[in-house]
Amino acid sequence: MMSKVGENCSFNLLLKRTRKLSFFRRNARFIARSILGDYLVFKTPEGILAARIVETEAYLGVKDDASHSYGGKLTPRNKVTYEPGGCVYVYLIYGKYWCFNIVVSRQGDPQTVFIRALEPLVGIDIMKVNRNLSSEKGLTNGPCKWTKAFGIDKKILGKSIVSREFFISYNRSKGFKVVSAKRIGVDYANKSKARFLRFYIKGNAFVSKGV
DNA sequence: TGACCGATGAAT
DNA sequence: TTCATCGGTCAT
Repeated sequence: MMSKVGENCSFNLLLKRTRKLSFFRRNARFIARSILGDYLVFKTPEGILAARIVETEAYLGVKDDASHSYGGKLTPRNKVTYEPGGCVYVYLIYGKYWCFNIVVSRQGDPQTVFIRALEPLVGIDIMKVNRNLSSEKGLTNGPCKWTKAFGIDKKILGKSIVSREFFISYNRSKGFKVVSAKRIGVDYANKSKARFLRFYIKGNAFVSKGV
């Protein structure tokens, strides 16, 4: 459990430093940058999983043509994104992969933060089983790789990110640089595809390989 | 009810 | 760079 988290970051400390609901009521760009370096923690039946958030994207909602809620679009799939910040938006892509987002901002403002990549820290053997991989290479360095490693699917759609089962803990020592870049896979979004709304930890080996 | 499609991943 | 992919979504 302690292996990679480090001596000053026990599970009890992770619990103490949980990001609170009020934190997620701010805008997507701010949250996407702020949670880099933080720990994402899941308690699963198989054991505890924890990983460092190393790559995120901000989706700005109704005014962002890359967003599922562009122009106020509201469907059964995305309706949870209109809830107050702090719940989870999970959706299926390509008929087989699950994408994990955190709903942020206030009720009626459907901004989201997409978590693209993690650096695995705790429960790595469980993640390998979930991915059917024998090595740590490529285990969590992509949006649908890490969700599979964590066993994430529609079960947690709409659940709170501040809960007993899963939460985010802040990392007090952020000794890294943040790189801003264009978002991946949103070339259809003529208005906002060029905006720098993707963020990652400079030099981190677990950032996704896409561009 | 069914045509359509993608905030990907893996192979090349 | 290309391509398989397929369940779910949503307009009808």
